[in-house]
Amino acid sequence: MRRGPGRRHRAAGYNAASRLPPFPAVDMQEKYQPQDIERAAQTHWAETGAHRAHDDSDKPRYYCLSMFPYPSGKLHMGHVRNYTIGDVLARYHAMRGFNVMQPMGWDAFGLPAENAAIANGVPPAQWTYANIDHMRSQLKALGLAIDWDRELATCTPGYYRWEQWLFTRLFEKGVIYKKMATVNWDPVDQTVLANEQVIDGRGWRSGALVEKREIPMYFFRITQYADELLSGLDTLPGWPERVKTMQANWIGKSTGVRLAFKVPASDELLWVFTTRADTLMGVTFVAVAAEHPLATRAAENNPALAAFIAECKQGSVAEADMATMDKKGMDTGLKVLHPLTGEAVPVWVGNYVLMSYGEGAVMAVPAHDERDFGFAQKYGLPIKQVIAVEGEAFTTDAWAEWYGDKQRGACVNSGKYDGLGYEAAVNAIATDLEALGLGEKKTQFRLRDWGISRQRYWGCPIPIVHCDACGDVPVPADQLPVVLPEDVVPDGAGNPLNKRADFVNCACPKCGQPARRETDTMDTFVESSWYYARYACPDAGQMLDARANDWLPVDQYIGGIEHAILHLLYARFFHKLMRDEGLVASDEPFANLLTQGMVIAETFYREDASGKKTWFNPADVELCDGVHVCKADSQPVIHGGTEKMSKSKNNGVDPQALIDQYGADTARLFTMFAAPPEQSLEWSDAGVEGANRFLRRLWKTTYDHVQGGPVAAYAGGALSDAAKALRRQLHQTIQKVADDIERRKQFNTAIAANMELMNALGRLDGDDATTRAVRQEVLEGAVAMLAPIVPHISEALQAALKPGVAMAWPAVDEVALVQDELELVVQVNGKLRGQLRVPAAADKAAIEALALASEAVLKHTEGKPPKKVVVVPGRLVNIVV
RNA sequence: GCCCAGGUGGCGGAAUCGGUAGACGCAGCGGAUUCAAAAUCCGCCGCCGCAAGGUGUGGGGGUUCGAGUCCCCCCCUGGGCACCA
Repeated sequence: MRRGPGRRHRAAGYNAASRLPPFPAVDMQEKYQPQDIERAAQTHWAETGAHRAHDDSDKPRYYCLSMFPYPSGKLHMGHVRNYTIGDVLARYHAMRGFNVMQPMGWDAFGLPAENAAIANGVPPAQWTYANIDHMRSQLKALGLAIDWDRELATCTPGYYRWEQWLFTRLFEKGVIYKKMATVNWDPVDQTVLANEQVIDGRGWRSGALVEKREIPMYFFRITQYADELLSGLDTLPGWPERVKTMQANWIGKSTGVRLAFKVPASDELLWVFTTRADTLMGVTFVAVAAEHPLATRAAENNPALAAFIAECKQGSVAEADMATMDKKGMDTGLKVLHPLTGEAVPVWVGNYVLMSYGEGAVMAVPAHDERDFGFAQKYGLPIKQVIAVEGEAFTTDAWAEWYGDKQRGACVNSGKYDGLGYEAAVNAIATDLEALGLGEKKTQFRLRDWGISRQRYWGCPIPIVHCDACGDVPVPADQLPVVLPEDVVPDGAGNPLNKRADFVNCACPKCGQPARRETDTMDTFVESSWYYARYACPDAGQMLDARANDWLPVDQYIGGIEHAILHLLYARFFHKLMRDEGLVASDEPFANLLTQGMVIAETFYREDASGKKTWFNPADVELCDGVHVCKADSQPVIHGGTEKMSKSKNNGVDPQALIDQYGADTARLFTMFAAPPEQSLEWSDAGVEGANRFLRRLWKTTYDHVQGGPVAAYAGGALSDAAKALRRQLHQTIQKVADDIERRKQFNTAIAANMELMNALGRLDGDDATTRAVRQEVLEGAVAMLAPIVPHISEALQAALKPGVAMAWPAVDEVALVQDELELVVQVNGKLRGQLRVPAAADKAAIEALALASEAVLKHTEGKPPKKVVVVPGRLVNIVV
């Protein structure tokens, strides 16, 4: 675990008394009544400030952060899962003596508020604040150990003013710049659409065919940090490998060659980037994006080409759409000259070539690139083999895997480069190109700069003023924040801020002349890129103060795997921006990351004539004679697959009914028991009964025990074999549960181990003092081990078992763990044939002898001598005959 | 299309470093208790087989004394793909 300088101890092994004040002792009722217990416990925590994080404390710190929610209206099971995972870790560390900070806030800007406004005519601000109030009360009902004093909402000027302040600093520094970018344009609604709002190439409300349109936008120069974002992944051992892999692939560092084709009868050069310069002699055409200047020029007196280019500009800008559409192209009639051979090469326009990636042009080598191969086949373009692999035959009829294999091949049909392998060929060709001034080796990233301008109302205003004389002028710090008016109701036709004269009209901060305020707002990923730091100092009169460094980096960050790339990459990038501004001292924001698997649920919809879909909540759908129908009107609905719970697909399952019926502890226990955190979970409430049953049994067992009068936990003395075995199980369980929570982050097995422990306790008979002392020890241990998961009932049970004593994590008694005998498995030829009890101290030879003499072995070897005997200490013996 | 995960009984899942597959729980079945039911308690519960035993972790192949776990190929499901958050 990475630590700031000298401020913290290692998490493992640190075991001090809990900071939680004891719950007042009350008369224990026979029946488990979660509502009363939970209300009392939550009141007690609030009154004693039990979950407050202390900025000045000698204890080691533990900053436990769950990704803050978008206030969509009500909690769904994905939230419950996410926040319970964080709460288990927070409470566990509090029990182990850490000064824990677990804050909560609201990712409050975003598209759904505007959609709700369009649907209901309610201003996004009003809708958002009402949702926050409701969801806050739901979170409180879950009994999370949150320090509510640090709560923040990103849509408040007190928060976003600092984002605007940093924006102006970065703009002046050149980290933020302006350029043209492509967006989805709805020609009917006259508005920019999010990718989510484009369905099958049409606008979600108008049904109009979407067009690509170029507009000016502000960009963060994230590519300047590409190398550091990549190498920084190696400094994050506490991150899941899969997330690091995804980020590395996203950044996509590749080394290749940037090279140019000459445009005849001009000084112009057509640049391309390729990682396969070794195949340069196999180029049979060049493909450029529809927006490429060369294409534009060729279309000037070529109506067919102009029409094709117009067609390319239809459809969404989403990469998934670009990559799955039919590959189409058209000859421009232009030729460019091959940099090495001088041969004329035709230039095509391809709808799959992206202007925003690389040079907006690619060299095509159909023989050795699968996409080019398909394209050449379709349009009858030549395919020229320039790589050969021994023993493999090349044919232009069908693509074969090896055509694109750069490891095995060598150049052919490539003149002086024949016989060279991949690396040698790339080097030789790059050297020759360099000598001609037509190319050089280059490192390229797949990562593109981060465009943050949004043509939307409900977001953080971009603090720029447009002045005819002075250009784009950042708003000076003393004029911040640029406050977003909150009494606006968007209507779906463009950004309503454009119509607000009181917002738009202003004076230029530089020359004082009338000027126009920028009406674009920022991508909401900007707010979520630094909130984790603001929690440390939510009341600071600046963006961040020294407290941010005391708490950062976050010790444990928890959130859905769907954020593996975008949010987590942007937050890492923003942290480095803040570091370079002197606001934070660390390089990375999150030391340890737990990526929660999605809670998924079925989706159901109906489609109207225009193709518009209406989504139905699974709770309102039932299965009738094998057909899914809406309960309200008994008419069929279409099953849309199983997807992550979301507002847009209306498949969120509200936990409220669960909490009302069984209490928060049952909801928490059930959610943690259903599956390990990292695994995706298809929602079903089958089994809730079982979780509740376990809590009732735990309650009843404790009740029966305390009725016998107070007794101290076992501290020594002679024990029956049964009591000794139970104590061994208790202390094994303590070890296991600590490991499950701390290292494995797998709570379902921690719960199962406690269930087994309680089952074993139920089998221990006797009412003598020693037996009761062991029972007390086991109950104290189980209650403490379960406390992070089911905190309310644990508080009440602890108060009954040990009145007036604060809960602490139980210590492992090493002596109780010692075993005299072990049971081994006996296999013959790898098949299980019996068990064998051996002294714990027996060596391999002794075990082998015992095994060979055992009945099971004699029976299954049929007297044949063993060829080989494998002894795995503590595990098994395998006899091979 | 590309990148990343996952697939184990009727169901959720366990098996942590290649070593007893199915812990724990749900559902189901049988029994106790009850006038009856709920609740509770006890027992059974992968598949085939009377049994001995065989077989079994999405499908196919491989490595190994031994594979759910490692390697190769394929299928299916989920997440992401830069304006959902």
